[in-house]
Order: sequence, then structure tokens, then C-alpha cells
Amino acid sequence: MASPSHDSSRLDNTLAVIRTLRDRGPVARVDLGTLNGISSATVTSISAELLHQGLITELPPDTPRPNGRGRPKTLIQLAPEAACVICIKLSINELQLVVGDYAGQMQHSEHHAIDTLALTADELIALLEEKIAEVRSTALASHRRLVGICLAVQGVVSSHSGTLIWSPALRFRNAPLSALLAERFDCPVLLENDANCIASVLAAQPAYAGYPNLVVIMLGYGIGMSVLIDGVPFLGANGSAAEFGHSKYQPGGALCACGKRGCIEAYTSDYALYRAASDVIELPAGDSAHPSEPQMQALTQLALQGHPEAVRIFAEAGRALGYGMANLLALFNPDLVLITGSGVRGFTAMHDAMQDAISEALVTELIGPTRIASCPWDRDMTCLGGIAITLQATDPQLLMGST
Amino acid sequence: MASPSHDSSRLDNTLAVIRTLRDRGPVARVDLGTLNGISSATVTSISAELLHQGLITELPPDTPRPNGRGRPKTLIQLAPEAACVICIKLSINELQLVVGDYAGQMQHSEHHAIDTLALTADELIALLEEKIAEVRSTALASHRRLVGICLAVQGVVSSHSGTLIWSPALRFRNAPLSALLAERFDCPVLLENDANCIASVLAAQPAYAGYPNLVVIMLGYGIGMSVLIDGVPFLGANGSAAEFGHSKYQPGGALCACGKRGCIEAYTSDYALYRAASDVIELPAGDSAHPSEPQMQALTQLALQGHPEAVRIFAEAGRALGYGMANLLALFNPDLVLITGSGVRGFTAMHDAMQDAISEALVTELIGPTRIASCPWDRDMTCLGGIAITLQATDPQLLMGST
DNA sequence: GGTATTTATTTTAGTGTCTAAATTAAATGT
DNA sequence: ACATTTAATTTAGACACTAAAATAAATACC
Repeated sequence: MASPSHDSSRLDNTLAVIRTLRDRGPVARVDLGTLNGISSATVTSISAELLHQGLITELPPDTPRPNGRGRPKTLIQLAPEAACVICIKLSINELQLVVGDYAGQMQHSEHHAIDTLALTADELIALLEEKIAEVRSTALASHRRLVGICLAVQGVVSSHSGTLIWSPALRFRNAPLSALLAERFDCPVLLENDANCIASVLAAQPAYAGYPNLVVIMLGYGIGMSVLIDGVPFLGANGSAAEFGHSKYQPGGALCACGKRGCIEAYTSDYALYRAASDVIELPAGDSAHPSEPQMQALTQLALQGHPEAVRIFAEAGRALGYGMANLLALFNPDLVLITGSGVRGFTAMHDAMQDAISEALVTELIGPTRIASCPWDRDMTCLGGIAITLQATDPQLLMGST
Repeated sequence: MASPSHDSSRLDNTLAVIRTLRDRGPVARVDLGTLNGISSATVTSISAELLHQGLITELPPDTPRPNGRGRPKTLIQLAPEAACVICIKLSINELQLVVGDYAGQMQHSEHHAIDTLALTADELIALLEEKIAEVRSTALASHRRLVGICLAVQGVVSSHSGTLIWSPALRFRNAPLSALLAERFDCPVLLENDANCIASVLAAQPAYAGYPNLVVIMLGYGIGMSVLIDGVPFLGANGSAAEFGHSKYQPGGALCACGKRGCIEAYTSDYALYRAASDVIELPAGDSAHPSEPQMQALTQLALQGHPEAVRIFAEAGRALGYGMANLLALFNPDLVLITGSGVRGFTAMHDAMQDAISEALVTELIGPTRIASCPWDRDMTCLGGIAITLQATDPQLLMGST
């Protein structure tokens, strides 16, 4: 219950300094002090230590910087080569591998088209081992060590235990991925939900700072969500919190990929939209259960141009989204809901029906002050987020280890 | 973003000691050390200070206690008279006033039958001022000072700003209650949701320890909920989070007291059950929009005894509750859901339909490890919780003030 | 009954971390 | 050249914690 503090303040302050440097690039010692509420004497002491460990470097004093009167600031920055992490994004039919440096920047990225639904658990592990080993050997040429690996997976994961519980990209379930890879590569392997990775990146952006309760909804092949409370993803008991896509719109309603009926996802996801449309509209050929990006763009265009059936389908999707959102507002009362993911392409066509549904569902007192906004989709955000999360998680060990 | 620690560890440790004493009664210094992970030298130092301030006392050494070998433990305990708090529970047609001592025990309790729905905001404030003033004068005869007042209200409150946003017990809205009373009585006035008060009490019970993500649902005239994450109520942006009663079961469904349709409350609350029943069953006379406890008990008896219409109505309520619960499981993934409130009297009659609805709504992966249990209803829990919350909130000032 | 043993509490000595203030460093302005 | 400004470092001191030693207060055993 109660569990107070020993003297962990040096570690806390060091981590805060590193985090500030990672979030904002080169910063001077004075500013590190004011930003983190510590004296510059302490910053001097901390940075001396980090300099000694090779985790940071001073920028050469001749670097162009805004000068005024007085002694110029000496900016310090994280040493990119001090460490690296590998992030693997696993989504339906695609594997993305990315190398991030100690400053959190993406150094290398590669995509592989994989028939993920055909893989067994063992085949997936073998594939991951192979790809990671390749990427690692090149990464280690320019970085001192590999401090962590992140698996960013669409679906339900138990971050704490490192077990993949269920993913729409895979046929098998309950696979303890982290443990096996951690042993093979001798470093921590984090298993993260893709939406949490994306949300972490968005939350760090200045535009979305100052929203302590942030909900991020990802529209796409499925519907993902992340709830950040003071910047920390809310995970729940076993990591399967924030499964917005499978919260209910209509008991006994449309069939969802999960096998149940009436989920928001069964109305608002790519496959749901395409399924509803292919009955009544002539659309590009292809796998209608797993519509491709061009297929979805064609459908979305129809809706945006006013095709009556397409308009109706997107409105119904928006209505389901709105009812789901009403539950979010009632239960989480967030400061901000951000809607992103590849499915934002059609958000304009859903927006009005969504707003109407929210007003229909909730009295104004319960809608509260929540701001709802959409946000352009950048496919690399997942891995950037995975890198940031992994570096932050492994920093304590890195600091302790090199003492 | 980042905001690390100064040297607040003395305050933290002192608060932890006080909290342990409040939760567990008299404890020896050694045990305070091990329970809180601090050395007993530190406990000696902290308790010397608290003794000096008169906030704790040592128990006389002859007090009967389990003896073994070695020097006997000297138990210390909070001094009840060091301070007091007043907690007022405002619910429909009733006002309860309670005085709590510094050890968190209830010292005095009184109930007043009030036609709350007839009150204007000004009349409520006047009434509260009068009642609080009375109770305070007697409380101050035996306690050194009044450190805080707690208003535990059924409905939506903004704890941070001290504004009552909406309550089913009152006709007016958006009343800044805390500020006015705080000025009048010259002490902090906390505004809390009644469900959060109850949940805090339950979470402190040993039986429910070890559930970091705890959801408490209160069935009764309305439906309340509290989400505790590591023992702390989740409030959201303006305090109106956890409005489970107004999350949706059926778009366009039954009419709710809030004016919208399809809320869980419109199926599962006392008034909803009684409304559904009074159409088809002969029931005791009375205000069917605000059924009394005897009225509800009569109806519940019918369902438990197998009256077909009553059974059907409770099953439908259970189904709505189950669908709502499914959303909770998907979105919060709690370790434990506790169902309490006066409405637990009918929980047995809802249980099976609730479980069926959950299975119908969610795949097992998303139901996860959550345990669902009911818990007997004790009407005094609200004020006990309000006292505990208020003491905990005001302890820092009390410590700083008397330095 | 006296002494050893056990356990609780307090005292002592020492460490780590922080800050304010003083000092040093490195620029610009006049 | 020298005053001014701002940054970074050094110094001196305060606080809080812990481990270990000392003290206190009981029981156990002979």
C-alpha cells in the first residue's frame, strides 16, 4: 500500500536529464536545470558523470547558436552511438524492422512483405531471429551495444509477461515471444501494443502537451486505442486494456473479426466498411476481407465525392464510432481524443454522424470539456514510439550497469 | 513532462508512517520500518517529531500485547483528538453528517431527511452551513482543530475545482460548493463522488488488497462507479470519469433519468427496475419514480422467489449490466470488479444473465483474468471513505503547518 | 537469583545528494 | 580597456538516510 522513497533522487534526476535531451535535442546545462526543477550545480554533476560514461557529448562551441550577451551556453546532447535498439512492427502481412540510436532517432528501416496469417509461432520466432540477427550485426558496427528490442504488435499483448495474447495478424495465440528472443539476443525484449507506441510519440509532441488524459484511437484494418495518463500508457491487469475496437455499439449487431457481434470494429474498420460496401457498390477487385490501401482509397473517394451508398456506409461507421466515443467520454473523461491511423482518410465522411451520435448519447455535462481531433497518419510513428519506449525502459539498467 | 524529485523524502516517509497507523491501528516502530521499507532509526526520528507535535501517542507499556522474548514493542498510535474532519453525504432525500477523528474513526453521525430536489443552490449552502456549524462546535470541544470538510455527493463532481456539476439529488447544476464553504469554515473543503469514497474504503480492506486495478460498481437509485488505479481514484479531465451508469447498452433504448436513452442505468437502477415492474406487477404504493427501500425489497423478493415477470425484469437488468461490464473489461481490463450498493440485494437475480451477456459480448482473451464479485452493502462506508480521503489530503498541510 | 539470550529502540558515525552562494569563464557593449 | 551579462563550476553547508554500536527491557535457563 504505502511505499515511500529511499534516496533514489540521483537516478531520478539523471533519467530526467536524459529524457529531456532525448525529447528536445541539444540543451544547455542551465536549461536542463530549469526544465527539470533542479539546480545547475546538480546538472553539472550529473552531466560530468554522463560525459565520463560516454552517454552524452558537448557540442563544439563554434556551433551556430542564438547569441546574446554573457557567456555562451554549451549545449550537450546524447551520443547517438552510445547504444542502439531494434524495433519490429508486426502487422497484417508486413514486418517492419527499424534501428534506433541512443538519441531516439531512426537510423535504418526495412519492410518485408510476409504472409503473417500463414505463420506458426515457431516460424515467426525463427523469422524474427533471422531478421533481427541481420540488422543487429550492421547496427553494432556503428553503435556500442544493443540495449533492447521492441516488438510492436497490433492486437492484445501482455507487456508485463511478454506474452502475445491475440493478434489479428496471426492465427496462433498466447505465445511467450519476449522470453525466447531475450535469451537469444541477451537483452530485454519489450512487447508493446502498436497503439501505445504511436500514442507515446504523439503525446511527446508540443502540440499535444498539456493534456494529462489523452486517448488515441487508431482507425485502420482494425481499431486500436491507447489511453495515456500523465504520459504513461494505461495497461490494466494483463495489458489488454483499451480494447476500444471490441467495445460494443449494438448488442447482436454486425459480425466482428473477433467472432462476436456488435463491436465498434465491425462497423468502423477498413474490413467492415469494405464488406458493407461490396454488397452494393462496384469496387476494385481484391481480397475484400483484407482490403488493400488502394481499395480503401477508392471506396473513401466515393464517400467524399457524395456517392449515396458510400456516404450512408461511412455515416453508419461514424455513428458506431460516436457511440463508442460516448462510452469513452463517460468512462475516461479525457482531455483530448486524437483519431489517427490509416483510416483517418475517411474521417471527414464519418465526422458529422459521429458528433450527432455523441450528442444523442450523452448529456452535455458528461461530454464535458473533451476536445476531439484527428491527426495525419505517419506509418513510421509506431517504430519511433517503440524506440522511445525501449530506450526509456532500458536507461536505468544502462546507467547502473556502467557504474 | 519530466519533473523529478527534490528532497521530499522526509515528508513522504512521515506521511507513509501516518497512513500505516491510520490503516492498521497501533504499530511498533520496527514494524513501521519494515512495512514502509525504511530503517527503524528513521522511524525513531519521525516518531519523535510526531510525538512532539502531539499527532501520535505511545501506548502505555502495560497494555496487553502478544509477548515473546526480548524487549517488548512500544506501540504508537494516532492521537484521535489531534484533529477532526466533517464528512457530509448528500444523496436523494437525505443528508448524513459525520465527524471523524484524526485516527479516521467515526465519532458522531446524524441523518436528516431533506427534500433535496426542492432545494435551490443557495438554500443548500445555507443548510450545509447551518448543519456543519452545529456539528463543528460540538466536535471542537474534544478535538484540537477541524482540518477539513468533505462533501460526498452522488453524481458528477469536479473535485479539482470543487464544483458540483450534476447530481440526481438536486435540480440545479454547476454549483461551486467548495469555495463558499471553505471560506466560511476556513479549512479545505473536498468535493468527492460517493462511489470514490466507498471504493477507497473497500480498497483498504485486506480482502481486496493486491488488486492494483480495481473497479467498484454501486447499484442503487442510480448506478455509480469508481476506478482505482494503485489505490488512487481515476478522475479524468474534470472529474466526471467512471460514469458507468450512463455508458450505453442499447442505442435508442430505455429512457434514463439523465434524459438520454439506452444508458445502463435505465435498465439496472432501482427506478428502472421499479418502472419496468409497475407496468406488469401489483406492487406496494408509493412514488414509483423514487422507490423506497421497502418498495425495492418487495420487488426483489418477488424475483428471488421466482415470479416470472420479476425474474424477466431482473434478467434484462443483468443483461444490460453484463454488456456494460463487457465494455469495462475491454477498456479497463481490471483485476477485480466489485459490485455493491443497496442494489446488491437483487444481484443474485441478475447474475446469470450478466455472465451470459459478458460471454456473448467478448472473446475469452478479452475477458481476461478479471474477477467479478459482489460485496455486502454498508451505508456508512461513504462517510468513512470521505473521512479517510480528507485526512490523507490534509495531512501534508497539518505537518507543514505545525513545524 | 543470576546470567545469557533475544528483541526493540536510540545513538553514533558516516555517506550521498541537493542547494545557495561564491568563484571562475567567456562572451558583448561602451 | 573595462563594465556588464550570462553560464558553468566549485565550495560550504544542510538534510535525510542507513549500518553498526550502544542501550533498554523483557524472557529463558541453570
